[in-house]
Amino acid sequence: MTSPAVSSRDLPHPARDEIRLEPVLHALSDPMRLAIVRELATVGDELTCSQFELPVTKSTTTHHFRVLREAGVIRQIYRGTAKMNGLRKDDLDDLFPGLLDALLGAADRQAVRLG
Amino acid sequence: MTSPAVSSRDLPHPARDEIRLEPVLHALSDPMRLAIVRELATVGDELTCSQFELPVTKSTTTHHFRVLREAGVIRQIYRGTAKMNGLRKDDLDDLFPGLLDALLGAADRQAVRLG
DNA sequence: ACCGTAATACGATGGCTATCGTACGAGTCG
DNA sequence: CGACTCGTACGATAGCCATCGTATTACGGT
Repeated sequence: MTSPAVSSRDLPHPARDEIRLEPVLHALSDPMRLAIVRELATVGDELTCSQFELPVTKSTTTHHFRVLREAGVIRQIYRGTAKMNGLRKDDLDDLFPGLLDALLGAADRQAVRLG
Repeated sequence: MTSPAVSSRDLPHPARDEIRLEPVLHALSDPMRLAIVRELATVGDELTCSQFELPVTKSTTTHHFRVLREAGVIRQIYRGTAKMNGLRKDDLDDLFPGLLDALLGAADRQAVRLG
């Protein structure tokens, strides 16, 4: 199941111990979603969906954020009027120590390598 | 039919600098293929396809090995009569330092956690 | 040469998924 | 209220993919 809904506009997230490695890897295997996660990691803070410049429509963007959320990679919270997206770094680091950093490092390295 | 075979039986592998992170993650996001890679890592040596006990048919096994090979995760070589499968740990470590170990560690940790 | 084993190729199929367009709901600001 | 923005929901579509069964090829032993 998912975390309890406090507000009427809460979105379903997997609890920490419900996060599985395979869905996480699948979520990150899409270039668009990997770009989102990299952006979140470099900013180190929460961002709204519209702050990302992705070459896809809003519908597709929503889809990608949902995949990331359901895999447990990001957290989506309504903070006042805006919907903020943040990396679940604490949970991921607890479950899979060093994995997120290794993945981000690998992505950075590849970005440099490919120019 | 593909390009002319130098030997009668050699398989196409991506060169080291052709390996991309996304296909690697996609390859490892399948439970069957992750199990294969984990087995290869624990054995630390090359294995034939038939040495794996997977709950799928031979056709499907061949498919999974091909996905892993084309992503650059494993190397498949005909050594005499047997077809040996080995992890491309050297190439992966060079391209993405620490990633493979982090992934294997995460998989181990999840296996322990789920019993 | 013949047989058995190992692995691939090919074709089929059902399911997943990335993408889009349009329509809708929630919230802000005039 | 009305208009505008942001994000979601739904339906559709095309492509990919995990799986299977069967036929076929490659090689070693008898």
